[in-house]
Amino acid sequence: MRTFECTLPEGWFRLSGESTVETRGNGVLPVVRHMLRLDEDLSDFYVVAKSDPDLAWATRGAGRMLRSPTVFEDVVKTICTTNCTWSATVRMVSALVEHLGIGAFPSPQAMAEVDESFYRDVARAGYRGAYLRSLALSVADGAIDLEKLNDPALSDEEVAARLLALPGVGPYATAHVMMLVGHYGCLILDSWTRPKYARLRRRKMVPDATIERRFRRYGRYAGLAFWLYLTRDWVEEAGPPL
DNA sequence: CGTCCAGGTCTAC
DNA sequence: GGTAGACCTGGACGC
Repeated sequence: MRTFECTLPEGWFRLSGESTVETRGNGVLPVVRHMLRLDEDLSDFYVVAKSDPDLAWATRGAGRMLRSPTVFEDVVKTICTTNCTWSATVRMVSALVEHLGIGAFPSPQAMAEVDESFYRDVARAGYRGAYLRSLALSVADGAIDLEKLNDPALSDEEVAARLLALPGVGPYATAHVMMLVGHYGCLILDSWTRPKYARLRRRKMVPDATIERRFRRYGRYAGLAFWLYLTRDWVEEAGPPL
């Protein structure tokens, strides 16, 4: 029987390969609920999407960004997407899980306990190693509490500032993680989203300002609208094939 | 085999 | 405050 384990803000849970569940604390359901964002109220977004032919399909219930059990995990994974191919991201994250996790994503403590050589020689994270280790150390010793970023009371500016202050987290990573912690105002503009948007519009390229203008009507959901526009073809029945 | 660059970020002007 | 250059890695190219 394989066991999957993951540290959580509320405690911990354990899932077996046979789907039997052992829990302590609040149990596994709140975690799944959290990951699937089941409590999110997107009705304000749907009001605008309903009148947008390109996004009306989303009002069926799309828009719940899947997140990791912890913000820490999402930040680490996001750093591992920067300036490299997706296969490299998978390689780095897999190494963290395989060598530092117990069949699951490692805790900040586990990531803080290994030295630079692990990140360099095993995870092959390159210059990101210093960022990851520094982040893990700060979270492990309590200097940084990333889980507080899920607090809906925080303003966009506050969340953005805290993320930008993290090692290895710049504008792209900030916009990405903000989406995952429920702040949908910023568009994720990067080397994947820009060309993809241009392709969907059947243009060679589209200036950022033009993209921003197109989703301006969505206000605090502009980033979510942009993301759904780009990933429509990920939802089989919804979109026209490219 | 060398160059480029991928879901960028940081530092130094 | 805006902008080049450097930066690990490794897969995809051109020669």
